[in-house]
Amino acid sequence: MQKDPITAADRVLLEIQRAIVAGEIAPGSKISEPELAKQFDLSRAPLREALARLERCHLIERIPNAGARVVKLTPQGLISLYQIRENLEGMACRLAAEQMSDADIKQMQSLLDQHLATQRVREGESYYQEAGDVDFHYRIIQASKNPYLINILCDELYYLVRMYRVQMGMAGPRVSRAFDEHKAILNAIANRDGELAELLMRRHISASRRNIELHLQQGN
Amino acid sequence: MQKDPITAADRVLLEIQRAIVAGEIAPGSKISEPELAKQFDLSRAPLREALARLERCHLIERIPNAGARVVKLTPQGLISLYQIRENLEGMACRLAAEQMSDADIKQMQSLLDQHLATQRVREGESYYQEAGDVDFHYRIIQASKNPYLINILCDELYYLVRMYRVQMGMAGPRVSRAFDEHKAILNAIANRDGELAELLMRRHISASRRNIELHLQQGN
DNA sequence: AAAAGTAGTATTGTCGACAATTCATATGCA
DNA sequence: TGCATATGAATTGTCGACAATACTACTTTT
Repeated sequence: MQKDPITAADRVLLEIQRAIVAGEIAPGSKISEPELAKQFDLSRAPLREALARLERCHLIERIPNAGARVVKLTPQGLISLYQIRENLEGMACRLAAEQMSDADIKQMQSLLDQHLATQRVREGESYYQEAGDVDFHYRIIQASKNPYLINILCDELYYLVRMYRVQMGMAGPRVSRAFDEHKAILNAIANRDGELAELLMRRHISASRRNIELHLQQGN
Repeated sequence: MQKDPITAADRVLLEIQRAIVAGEIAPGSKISEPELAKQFDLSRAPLREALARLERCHLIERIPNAGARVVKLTPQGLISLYQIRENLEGMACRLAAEQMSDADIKQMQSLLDQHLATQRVREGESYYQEAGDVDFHYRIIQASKNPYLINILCDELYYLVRMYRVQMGMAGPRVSRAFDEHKAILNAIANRDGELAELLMRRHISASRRNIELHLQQGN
């Protein structure tokens, strides 16, 4: 049983991550190490450690001797991000269909039932669906059992995905459809049909991308 | 025109990277910060920066308050790594077929001719072919124009790939076959057949993986 | 003798200050 | 006026030392 020591750098990392994803720190704005250090009441050493990890999950961009800036969301970047997700999460689905135990699948099905119960009339209530969606994708990825895949998707790309969603206010009629798609994907996995599971996941993410692109054209 | 300032952390990073990939630091061995700092004659601050980046490309594994260890190569890890490569480099190939300019393609063809001339009798001389192979894959990935894809493959996974190759002494009859496969892939790209290019790249990497797995069973 | 506890040592995490570099402003020149 | 240069302020990179945690070896107890 190994402990899980939480260091000062961890705390400030989580806080800044949350703030950037939520858009509380303006995209493109400069990150001042002395200022943040004073704000969180700690030295620059743990802060720099946190910044290194923020760069790792693409929330900031650093230039040697010049400083760090909060990442700027662009339509181009969104497309690049979802291209990767289509491939890797599709792959995760295929692996999950091979790797998941029957017990895991059952647990997952009850998770979806739980989602259905939570979003009561299956309308609006975008936030819960978002959390549920993230949870669903997280579990599929974890079930792939591929450590590099898990690291890339969960540790490096997912914060960006959430940032896009939050700042573009993803909502509307897609939430209930997404739920149905989740159910279809899980069915394919339950039938051990990795090929179909991969295909469905790719379509699911593709649909999600088109939905956000639509918002982009209209809103901004 | 922006300069490219090389910091002390950069230098030590490159040196340790090389040493780990070359196997000069034993896999699984502990990394001592004070020792390395003394060895490279610098403070622990830039060294820790370097360690953070080493963790990023999966060459070391860190545990809070416990220290860092050089990554240990395992057959399982190799499989996981090549699964990802199959998917992502296949994707890179498809994108490259869409994105590369005619000039880039011509330049790439001359690069392959150059490889053919360098490895004179197309036998042995594994190192050159390795360097050429790395170069070929690098260029395809860069041509995809997807920044996240480029980051994942070139900055985070490729050091591990090289580490596996070096420490398992990849060589033998595959070198000339690999060259032919490179040529076929580039042909598909030149014909703007992204689908075929992706398929060929996936097979190319799959064959490479099986080749290494063979070495694993025999040698160790 | 084996296991648990404990003191000592070594390593990592953090701090405050200094050096090197960059950015902003102002100044000089064409 | 416009551009280039130079000066100053601010920021990042680096350093050495201290505090907190983990590892080691020894003692103690059953």
